Amino acid sequence: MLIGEYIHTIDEKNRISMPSKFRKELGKKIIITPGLDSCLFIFTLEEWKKVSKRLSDSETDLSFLKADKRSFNRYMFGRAAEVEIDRIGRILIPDFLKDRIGLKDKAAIIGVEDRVEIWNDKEWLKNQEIVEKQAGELAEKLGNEKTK
Amino acid sequence: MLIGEYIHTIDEKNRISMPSKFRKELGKKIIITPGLDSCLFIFTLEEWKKVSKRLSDSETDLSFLKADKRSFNRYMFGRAAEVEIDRIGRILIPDFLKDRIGLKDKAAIIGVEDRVEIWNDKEWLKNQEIVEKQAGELAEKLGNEKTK
DNA sequence: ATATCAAGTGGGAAAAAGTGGGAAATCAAA
DNA sequence: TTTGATTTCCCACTTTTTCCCACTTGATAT
Repeated sequence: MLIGEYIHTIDEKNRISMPSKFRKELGKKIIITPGLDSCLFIFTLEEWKKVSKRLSDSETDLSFLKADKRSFNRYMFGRAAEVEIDRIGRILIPDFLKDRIGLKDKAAIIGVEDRVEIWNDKEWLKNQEIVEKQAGELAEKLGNEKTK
Repeated sequence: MLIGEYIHTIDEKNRISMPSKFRKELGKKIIITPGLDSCLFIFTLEEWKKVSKRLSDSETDLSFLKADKRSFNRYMFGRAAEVEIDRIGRILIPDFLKDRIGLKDKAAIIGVEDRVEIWNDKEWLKNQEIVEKQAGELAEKLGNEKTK
């Protein structure tokens, strides 16, 4: 399971090292895509298969209109990249994804169960401060949804 | 069952020893996460499995499509860490969790039935004073006799 | 009182992780 | 084909983490 928060450097060559604790689970190749909430998503190849299958499966009801779904899929598929993890655990972030979330020289790398997220470090802090305040309510809200 | 209150030191390397009475029950590895009040939760791996299962959305496997869920999962998974208990019973507290509740050089370690909580020692005292005052009323409400 | 043991604390040395940068290889344009 | 730029591969430095050992304290037993 991918968990935890790491702040790593992006060097002049657009390289960033994956936390060593993630490497085994991530494998040799990963899929990096634009994510939701101004971050990037990284999936293992296996996880990506599952995700892409669910997204393209016409029977799955994601409460989308078809046109919305097409748009969304363009977003997720069209800008996804397969990236190799090098011998010492670094990946190369494609420029178009880097620019998309305004990555500069520091990034927050977050394990979220079965995916990894990449955030602009400052955005991550801001976001967490907000969530921190809401955590109690969120917990209750999610707890309630379970029962209905 | 994990019970009792201990005040232990956090050294310059962010290490803190688990009370020896907790060690057997905690096992070799634990999960440490932000708690819901201003404390940290420590779960055994078994407990954590239960908790994380409850958080996962079994219906779609695409929990990242819901904003609330993304937020909460980032909070629970993104700021969790699997930590090993060393040969002499100490754990390492990740910086991002230490900072979150303003831990300095002393922490209160509290056994709460099936989890352990870590508090800033002063916060813990404050909290205790408040609870102390309410204890009588609470006991009546619950129809229970409680000893502190 | 003294010895003994367990629990908690502190710190040095080795190992691992993260970072930076040069050289070789690849590609593109002239 | 040559030149220049970009990418890939590899090595080396620095920092952090891990591992191990030893000291201190307080409780217990002789």
